Amino acid sequence: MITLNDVAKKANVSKMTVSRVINHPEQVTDELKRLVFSAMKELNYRPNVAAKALANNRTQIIKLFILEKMDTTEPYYMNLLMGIAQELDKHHYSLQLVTKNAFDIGACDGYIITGFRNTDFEWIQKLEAPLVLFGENSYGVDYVDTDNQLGTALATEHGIQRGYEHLYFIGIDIDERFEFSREAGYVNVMQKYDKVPQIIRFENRSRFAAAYIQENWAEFPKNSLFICSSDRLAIGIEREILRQGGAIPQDFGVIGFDGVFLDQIAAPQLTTVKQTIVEMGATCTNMLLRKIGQQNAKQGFKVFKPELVIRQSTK
Amino acid sequence: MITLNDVAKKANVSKMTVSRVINHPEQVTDELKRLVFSAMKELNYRPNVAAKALANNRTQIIKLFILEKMDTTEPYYMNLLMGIAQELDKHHYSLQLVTKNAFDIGACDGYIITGFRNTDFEWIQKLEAPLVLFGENSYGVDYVDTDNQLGTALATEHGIQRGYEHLYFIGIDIDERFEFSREAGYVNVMQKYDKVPQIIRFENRSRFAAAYIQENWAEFPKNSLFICSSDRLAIGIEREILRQGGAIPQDFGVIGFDGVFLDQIAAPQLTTVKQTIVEMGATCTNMLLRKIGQQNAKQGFKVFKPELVIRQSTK
DNA sequence: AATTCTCTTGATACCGGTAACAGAATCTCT
DNA sequence: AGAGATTCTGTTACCGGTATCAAGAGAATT
Repeated sequence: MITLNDVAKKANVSKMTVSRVINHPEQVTDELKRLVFSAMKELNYRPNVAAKALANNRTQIIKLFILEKMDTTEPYYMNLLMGIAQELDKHHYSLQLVTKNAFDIGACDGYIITGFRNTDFEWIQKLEAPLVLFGENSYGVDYVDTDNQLGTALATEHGIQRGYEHLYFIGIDIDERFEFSREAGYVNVMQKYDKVPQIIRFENRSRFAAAYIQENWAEFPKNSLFICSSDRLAIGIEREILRQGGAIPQDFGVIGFDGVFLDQIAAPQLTTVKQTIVEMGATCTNMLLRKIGQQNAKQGFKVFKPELVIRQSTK
Repeated sequence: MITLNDVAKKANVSKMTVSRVINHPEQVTDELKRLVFSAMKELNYRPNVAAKALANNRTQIIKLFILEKMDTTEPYYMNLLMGIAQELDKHHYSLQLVTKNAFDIGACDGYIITGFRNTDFEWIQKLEAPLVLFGENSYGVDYVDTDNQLGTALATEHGIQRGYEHLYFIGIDIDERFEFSREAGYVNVMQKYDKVPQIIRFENRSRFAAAYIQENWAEFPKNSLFICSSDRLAIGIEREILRQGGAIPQDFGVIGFDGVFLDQIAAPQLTTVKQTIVEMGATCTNMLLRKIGQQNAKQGFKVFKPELVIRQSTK
């Protein structure tokens, strides 16, 4: 293994100089920097993460908490994870995944928490390392999120522009902010056009949404649009409309939310509010690393604008 | 932060003794062990992973390579990851996720590799740390896998027992061992009953499978069963049969493979060959950690028996 | 020209563990 | 009882980095 010392000898400097070239390059003359860099390249030097961690009183570990009651196998999380993991790798950090099952709590340099709910606030405050939430919150904790309200507003506007007359909102029956925001986006646009909002909520399972359509099929006039709070619900709606013989998208439209994986499984392919989750995961990671570098300084929030991807489930 | 030294003082011993209590308890008298343990508990001692790693010339990092050309957002991988991550946490290891995008290659103590193909063998051999494959291989590399052949054999047997006369295999058009094994399981059972195997292959997308059914609908007699190499394909088959007005499960049966997430999305719910991926991930991790502890000694392989979960897509 | 200041580099100690060796205490055996 | 073997515990050095302080060179100030 190549160490700082090896590089230092090769470049005829002290290892302290090499360390400086890496961490405080502005303190070293260009001449030496060049020497050191070429020595590093020649020897293919890789810093020893453990040594660095020890010296800095760090761990180089970030923990990701997935607190949701929801299904952790949702493709959503995998995308988030990819975004986070890739960014961590770049900065020589590694990852520990924590779910409600295993709550060991070894040390770490920071936390990313997703699925945060109000009741979690108390114990989260006790965490000693910097943390960033993935998902909005009203406690002033730094976060990254999608503009949920904008997402459903886009969807609703689009539905109205395309001439759907009856717009229903199919929500997730869960007490979380993202859901309120999505409903609000829908409600606002409905009111703007003097329409009466109609919201129905289910557990996030395609079957429940499908069952609802089946039971109430007679009540849905033609030219209805179902704006859903997840692609998973949208899939159920779509499936049952087809089974009842409804024509998608002419007589009935469906719009999903997420755009991660299920939108591709659906047929006809779903018009959906797409979140760039991988990118958001990366941003979240960067925010956290910056926060670590700045003694836990406040970072504020970053909200991503979702995009309405128009496919075959709306006219 | 509580260190070994703090514990040592509290227990009136040297820190070496504390270290031994943790790593070589057989070398310490019971008397002292008790003292040290109670001191550790009282101070809530947590070992410093970085220091341990540095002293042992380790990293406490395991890398997970996902090499598949296939969609990394498949829920499949998330389950694998959960299994691996939970087990790593228990042993104070952390994780780095490596995909073909980011190939940084910092040091680590071991590798878990999934999506291995024959062409990968060469560079995999050059890896210096112990490795375990997730998925069978013929190079003698340690691995964990599902008994793929058994899985499709179970499915095929079940189909025949339930009286389906025409059994088709819908495979994934990919040059990997798991696919050959799945096809072999089907073929063997077909031959056992003097039936002629019929295999069609597609890229692993529900749409392609659906399109195939649509185009050839006239050719499928009633009482046909479609045994699929993935739930994703099965969903496409199911969807199109329904659209054509076929009766599931009376006239047409569908069996999927994986049992991770999509089987729940399908309607009617899929009969599927279920793999216990979380558990397999945990096993894989343990195999790797044991291998690391035993100077890279050969561990052989562990094959998990899949289970046929019977639901509503077969009679 | 002497003093002070700035800039750059090096020597040292330390982060929190562990292996290897050394020393003390106990046990065995003649 | 004394020599040697056996247990058990402590001392020391080291893993590969980084912060801190000290020292030397050169520039700026008086």
